[in-house]
Amino acid sequence: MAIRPAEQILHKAAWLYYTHGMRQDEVAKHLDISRASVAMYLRRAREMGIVTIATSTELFSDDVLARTLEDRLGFDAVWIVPEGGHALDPAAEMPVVAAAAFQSLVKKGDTIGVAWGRTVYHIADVMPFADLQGATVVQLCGNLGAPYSYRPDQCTTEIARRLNAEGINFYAPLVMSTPELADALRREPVIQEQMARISECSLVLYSVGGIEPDSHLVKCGAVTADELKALEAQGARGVIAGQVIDGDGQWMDCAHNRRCISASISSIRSIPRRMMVVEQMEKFDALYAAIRGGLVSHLVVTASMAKRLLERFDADAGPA
Amino acid sequence: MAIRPAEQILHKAAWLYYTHGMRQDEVAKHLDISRASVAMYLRRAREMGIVTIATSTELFSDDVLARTLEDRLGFDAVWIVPEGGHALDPAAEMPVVAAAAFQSLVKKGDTIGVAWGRTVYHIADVMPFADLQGATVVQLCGNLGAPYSYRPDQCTTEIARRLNAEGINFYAPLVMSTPELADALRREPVIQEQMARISECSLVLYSVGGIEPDSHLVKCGAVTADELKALEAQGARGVIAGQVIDGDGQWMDCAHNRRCISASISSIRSIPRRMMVVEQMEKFDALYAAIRGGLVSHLVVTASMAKRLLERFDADAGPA
DNA sequence: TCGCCCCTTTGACTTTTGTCAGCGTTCGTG
DNA sequence: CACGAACGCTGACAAAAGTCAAAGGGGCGA
Repeated sequence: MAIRPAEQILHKAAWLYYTHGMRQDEVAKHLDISRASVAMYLRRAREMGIVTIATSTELFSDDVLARTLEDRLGFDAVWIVPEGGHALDPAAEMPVVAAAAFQSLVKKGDTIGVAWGRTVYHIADVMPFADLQGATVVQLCGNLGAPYSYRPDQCTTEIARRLNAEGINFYAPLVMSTPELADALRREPVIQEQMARISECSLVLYSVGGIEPDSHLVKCGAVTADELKALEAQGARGVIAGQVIDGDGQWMDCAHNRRCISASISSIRSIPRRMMVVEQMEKFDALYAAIRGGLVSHLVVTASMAKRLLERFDADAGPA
Repeated sequence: MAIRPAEQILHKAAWLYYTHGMRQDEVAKHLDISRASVAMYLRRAREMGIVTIATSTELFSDDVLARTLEDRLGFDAVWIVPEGGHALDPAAEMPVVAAAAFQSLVKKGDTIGVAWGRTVYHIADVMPFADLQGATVVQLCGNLGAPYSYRPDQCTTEIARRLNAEGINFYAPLVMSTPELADALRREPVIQEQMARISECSLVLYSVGGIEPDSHLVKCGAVTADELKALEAQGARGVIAGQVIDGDGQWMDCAHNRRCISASISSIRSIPRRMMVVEQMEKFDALYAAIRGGLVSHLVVTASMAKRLLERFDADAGPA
């Protein structure tokens, strides 16, 4: 756990420069090295998370739409990514906002659950480096056998790496061939341990999957397009950590779910802070189902998605 | 709670510059203002805590002495401020280390107790600005009637200001003229409320006072030098939030303590994280008493103080 | 021991950032 | 309605930081 001697000087340079506000040439003189070396050390210190630069995300959470959503739908916090006007590209901006918002919720010693998907992967990719030694990042669902670009273990590992935290991967396939095999595997001590870790999480970062034929779950080969269609007919509206949920955001007792090795929907629901990030408008129904199911306490969405959520909520609440 | 329009642009500039890594001229073009303005906004954003730059304090906690103290005396974390060599002035460095260490323990929504004294005041003075909206800083002890430079309410207020947190002051004198009056005041709802807030703290930042004749408590007029001498004869070894403690770090049933309006020693003891910062070697006995009394979980001291603590601990533990 | 390779460090150059006096605009006041 | 003060913004200059090719140095295998 001791700092490697090579890193000692990074810490010293960073401390003198950022905390004491010395100039690079003063730091250089102090440490008896050239100023160019100081500049290099400082860059490395930033890259390694020895120095953390965080910007307030108030710009996105302090917005009438965000406040209205919080009040009406009972979220703890909402971040709205603006669209149109001379705003930056919302598709590129959302993972950045999500990463910054996520970091503002995390502290040393936390245990954090992470699911998988394109969205989560994008967030991992822009996650600033931080110094969260003592934190743990836990993978929420089993892995996919087939090589696929957004693997669950990659998301976990990358986020853990960026935070300087410990990453705990889930050493099981996401989908087994039979429910019996899945049951047997769930009883394995290794899997039980993983589930216990998940129940210790104080924060989860995830997205919700849609059930359209070109959805994530189909593309990665976990289910066929036909199977998904059948599930939809049975009431499936979204995908959470590999499992399908119905319109009320409840776990469905279906063939697919019985074969899934993943954090249970109810265990996810009981994690205190549940940050959901949804990029695509196509996932509206899935998101709405997840919200109804109590799976979202912190939300990052586009302005248009936020508006649509509000409209739908009003429509549902109105007649009642 | 909405961002004032004037601050909106600070947030935007900070976001584009620090999170997106744009150059100042790019930010200027984007916001359609001059680059000089961008530079000015960025400075203000840093000063206001919209942007937070934090450096790891591992340099001070990752040290054999620190680790040994943690292991032997059971602290959760120890930071050692180096002395001698080509180190910076330890007297000036300690509050800086303490402030950085403190910030690494704090998160949005925390309730933080703060006591008073020269040390705490120095820490407040170098505390970096941060964006902890939703956090609360609670004053642990009553105020002093006489004007004095390190007033408890000043410490609370200044730390709250720097963190962008809410500051809750303790509207009572520290010492009453009679125990009866103190009792009556303690039963007041306002004071009860304050005590309730203190019991909600998840973190406390304080120092321990010595009982030498020129101690803090005497200088500010709370007790006379003679009274303190008498207390010492009765076993007093240190001062915590205005109250004297004995060599075992326990509250003493003495005239002074019965007249004090302050967080009880036992309520402080049950705060999960208790960060103590001690600058002067003269406070060794007081610190040792506080440690024995379970009042310290996180410690910031000089290398020589750390050595002396270890020696004393070994001496006490050895014969046993 | 020599030579090779790789990583660190440096000096010199370029780019970026900080600063400040002066200008313009706005808002409050007589 | 005119005046003055105050504040914010800008352009130009000075200072600081970033970058890169080349030199230095340490470890390891031959």
